[in-house]
Amino acid sequence: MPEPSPTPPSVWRLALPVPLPRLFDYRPPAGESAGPEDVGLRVRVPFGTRELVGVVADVGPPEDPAAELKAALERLDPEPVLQGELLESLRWLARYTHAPLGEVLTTALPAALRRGEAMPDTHAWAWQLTEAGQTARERLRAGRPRLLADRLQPGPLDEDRLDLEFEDWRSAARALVKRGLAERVAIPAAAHAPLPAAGPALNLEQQAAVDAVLASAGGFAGLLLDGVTGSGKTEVYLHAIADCLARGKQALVLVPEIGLTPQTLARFRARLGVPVHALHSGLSDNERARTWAAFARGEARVAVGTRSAVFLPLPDAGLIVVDEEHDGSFKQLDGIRYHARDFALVRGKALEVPVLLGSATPSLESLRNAQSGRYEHLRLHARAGQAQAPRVRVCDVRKRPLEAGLSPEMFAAIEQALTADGQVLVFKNRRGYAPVLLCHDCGWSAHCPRCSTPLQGTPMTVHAGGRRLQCHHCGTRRPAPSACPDCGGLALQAQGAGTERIEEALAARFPEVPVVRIDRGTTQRRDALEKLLAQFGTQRGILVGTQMLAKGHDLPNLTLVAVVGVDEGLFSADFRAPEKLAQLLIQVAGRAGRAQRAGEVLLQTHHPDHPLLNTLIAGGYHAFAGAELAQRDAAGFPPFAHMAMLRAEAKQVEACEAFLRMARECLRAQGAPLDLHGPLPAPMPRRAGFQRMQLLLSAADRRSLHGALDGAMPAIHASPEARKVRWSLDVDPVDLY
DNA sequence: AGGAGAATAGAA
DNA sequence: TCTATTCTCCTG
Repeated sequence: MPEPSPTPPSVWRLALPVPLPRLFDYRPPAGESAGPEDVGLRVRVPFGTRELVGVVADVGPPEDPAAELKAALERLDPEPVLQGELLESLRWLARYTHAPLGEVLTTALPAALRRGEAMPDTHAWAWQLTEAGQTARERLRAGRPRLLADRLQPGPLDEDRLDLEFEDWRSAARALVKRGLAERVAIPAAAHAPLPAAGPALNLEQQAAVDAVLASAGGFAGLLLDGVTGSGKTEVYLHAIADCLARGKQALVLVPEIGLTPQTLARFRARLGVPVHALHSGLSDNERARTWAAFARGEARVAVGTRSAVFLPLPDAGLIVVDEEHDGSFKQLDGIRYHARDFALVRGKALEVPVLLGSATPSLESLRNAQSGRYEHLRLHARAGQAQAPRVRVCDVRKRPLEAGLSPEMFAAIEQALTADGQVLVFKNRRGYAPVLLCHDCGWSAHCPRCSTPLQGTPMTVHAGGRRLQCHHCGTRRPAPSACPDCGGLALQAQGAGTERIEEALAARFPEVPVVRIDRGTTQRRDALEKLLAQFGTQRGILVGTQMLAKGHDLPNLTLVAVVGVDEGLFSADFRAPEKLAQLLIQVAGRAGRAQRAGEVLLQTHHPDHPLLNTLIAGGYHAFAGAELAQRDAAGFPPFAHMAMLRAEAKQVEACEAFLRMARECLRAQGAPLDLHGPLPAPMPRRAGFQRMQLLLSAADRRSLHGALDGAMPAIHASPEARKVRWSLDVDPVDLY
């Protein structure tokens, strides 16, 4: 009778930041033992020839009892950094995206913690007068430093309080510090008692929406706050958050990348009366880690952040808000391809808190969920104040002479608006000077040498007033030729019209008013947009811009929105293009007539009878959405089907094709009812010297899709074909390329 | 992924 | 023949 083998001591099963779909077993460092309380702990380990920081995903007997395990080098945390709901939700995310847990956890942790740095201190900062400052204060001459010194005289003030009470106090503080009169001191991050300021009274619909959120407090609920531009969605958020704070709970607000403006933050701060933590790409690694730690410790109460803020730990969660929930920037397009809105709902469910999704143009996915009763549908119909919905007019430009892409009717409407002392927004759905450089003699046009194939050319766009060519796909830049490379002719012309060309033409035509162009080129730096808009003010003038002008920013004197380039969005291979165009048109139209002046929207198109435009204009966004949902249903597209995209890129197409064919067979072998499209060349088949192909998977129900992926992924990961390509899987792709 | 050792192709 | 670059394998 064999002796019962002694149970081997428990080991750490680590999630490591490597693209391998497995965990790695390690012994704890000498003298330590592994216990279940270690799950979520960061540890430093030797891995091959290098060192990595991993997270304990599991503790238990080694997978292979015979294997000689390496010992971890160092335990990095006294307490696990990932625990409870967040860790469980991240496990779910790894399963859902079919990504290795190690990569998911790495994505979720702030960079400083990912590198193995200690959890930072989270004390708050306050300012106080030094002893010298106490005595010298009365002798200071009148001025801002004196005002600040007076304000600090009764005792130290924390920085958030100063932000609220003393505009631009930092420069005054610097002046005091220079003379040794004031100093910055660390104070414990006490739970600030909220000091909410009163806001405007809510109308009936807003109140009903707030009541619905409050009624769900304490349990999960999905709520779609569907309110036209200017209907006061933010007020609903603020009331719901204030209630959440009053109950001693934390609130998380997710906003799209361009939605996180200083004004938004200031409004939240002033109204809620507690520190509001902003999380966006402009923060340093240390600031990010500090905010993360402050939430993990339950010290911080309110966060407003972009996509990655969805990974904040929320031990005392009370509410999650997703503003502009339809916005594409919530979807991460590389690495772990998660959707922050969808993950917010998963977390809300796990945390048992309501999730409030707000939009004037809800995604068709969310509308469908509202219709099916999965979400509570809260509507706000009324525009705040006396603001009226703008009139929308379609302008047929077929056979009309165009100048910089603008028709005579457009110029006339602009002139009329300016004459009436209004402001005009000319909105173009594209950036750059002009799509292509064309030879008027022989027809040659400039194409990107890196991205083009003999069959499909990628035009380079003209920039810098015609002096430079740039490829928008790979970023290649080159000087524009002065003569045609083919025929030597000098008749090179910029074709089509981007915002620069439009700006030029408008400036020439209306020299007496300011013409301000706003696009990525003119707003590279942070808050450049704010500055430009502030300069523009309320005087009559013309704004020319792209996407970034579509939302936010009140322009009370804006009376005309002229939209150019509608046609580019009207016909597209991507089934989501109509939805995106409709959302964009509604958002941009929402810019007009936010104040008492009636606004007008002019859509210039070669397709004045297009059903999308007609439904949208006659019935508004919801009529469009109804029609579009019916089409999606008929065509078997999301939200009536579930998709995943497997993409591959390599120097040789053959490698891509071999990989995707292998993957297709693996998936097919799972026997699930699955539509497999491809391998097909990606819509942009060459990019920066790489060949790209894709395989689209689609299933009527989610379970078939995930079942097939679960079964096939190990083989796909392990296949020899996979090592010859760079590949990625995107579950619920937003763009089909 | 990323690092190391093996295999292979170009320059002397 | 020797070195530069690509290929293949492995990570506990």
